[in-house]
Amino acid sequence: MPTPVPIFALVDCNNFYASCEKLFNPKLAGVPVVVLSNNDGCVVARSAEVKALGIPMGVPWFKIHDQARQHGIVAFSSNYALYADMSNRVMEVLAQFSPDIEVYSIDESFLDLAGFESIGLAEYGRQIRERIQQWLGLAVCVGIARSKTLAKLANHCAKKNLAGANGVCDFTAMSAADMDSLLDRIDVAEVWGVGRKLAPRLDAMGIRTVRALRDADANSVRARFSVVLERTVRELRGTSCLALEEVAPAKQQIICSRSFGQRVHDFDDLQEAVASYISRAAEKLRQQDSLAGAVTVHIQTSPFNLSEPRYQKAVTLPLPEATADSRLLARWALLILKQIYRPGFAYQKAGVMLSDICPRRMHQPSLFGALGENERLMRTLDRINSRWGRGTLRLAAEGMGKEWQMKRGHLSPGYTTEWAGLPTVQAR
DNA sequence: CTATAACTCTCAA
DNA sequence: CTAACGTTGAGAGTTATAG
Repeated sequence: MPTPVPIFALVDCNNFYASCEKLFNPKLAGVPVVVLSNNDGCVVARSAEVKALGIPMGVPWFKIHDQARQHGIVAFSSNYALYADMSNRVMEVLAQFSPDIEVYSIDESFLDLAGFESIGLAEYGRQIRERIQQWLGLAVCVGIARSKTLAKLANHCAKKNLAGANGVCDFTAMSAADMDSLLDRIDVAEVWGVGRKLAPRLDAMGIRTVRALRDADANSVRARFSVVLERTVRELRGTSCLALEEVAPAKQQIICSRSFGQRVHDFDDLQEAVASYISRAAEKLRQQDSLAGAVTVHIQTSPFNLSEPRYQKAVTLPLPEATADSRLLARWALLILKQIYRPGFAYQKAGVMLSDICPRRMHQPSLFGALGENERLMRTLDRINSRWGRGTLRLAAEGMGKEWQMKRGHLSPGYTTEWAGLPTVQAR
């Protein structure tokens, strides 16, 4: 249970994906490394060397290919299994430092540090940092403050080495005057919750720094923007409005969508993709012990290719009865696909969504009993796939997936997740 | 007209 | 040789629709 007056620490791994790749290959020390999104599409992580070259986050890989070659940048496809495994290890270590921890994303967590003041919060932060470095070889930064939004900002300062942070920044120990001058120097766009759209609007009103937003009139912020931004203002003043969420609530919707490795034209290939995605989504659904009451299928051509005919369509089907059975969900999904498929287009992406989700135990079975749902079969399916790897046991409709599967031309070995990925020792 | 549903926009990692 | 541009989830706000 979080303490009544919490002190938040935000611990965030530096360049997480890129650092994971470097970890298992000493030759990459000092080498610029990028990690690419699914399909080797965009740059989603950059090592410090790449950031120094001025390569922006999110840029399509093909656009910087030449530049990358010039600078000897090494690119990796996303190796999600590796990052998830390293993430789990990081979170296990972090959990040793506080009974109250919220895993916020794959590379960051909020910790409640109330009660550790006697050690010195900054000192405690340094211990966290050192232990993760020593045990896992990963660099993290720690931001400490009285609200989540401020802890995020403190983390930003730690990363940018503002206020002599050196990896740890504790706002709770800073004087009001020092805070003022620090927040004066930080762009309002750095604030958690201020994104692409909000930043220019704030700028137009003369709110350009974090300090200006903090000192803005909360009521007029609410009137002109939203309750969300008003909450941000209060958080910036040190009033905690966002609580630590230790247990992740069950998802209200579950999505699985992916771009294809190559354009897809045939219904059959699309069908394989949709069946695979629905399988994956159903697996997630069963993991949280829920049922879905509606299925959406979405297909689209590339939004970037202006010369080809464009088409996109999504249809949602409310189910006669909520279910978590892959076979039933696949049947509904393929029914939708048949309805929305138009021949003659170069499809770039497909996706499925499960919604109208409810806990299995709250579900009222229909009068005539579940229509073909086989809970035991699904449990067996999940057990086999978790033991032998995802996709070991599949629906027939999923096919072998050659045409549409995503490109991963720069995949690193599964260092921590597969025996074959272990680095070998050369005899000499 | 109101209450709700459906959809759109924004943000984040 | 050319073309090539991520995924998932939440929540607020707005618009459409039913009664």
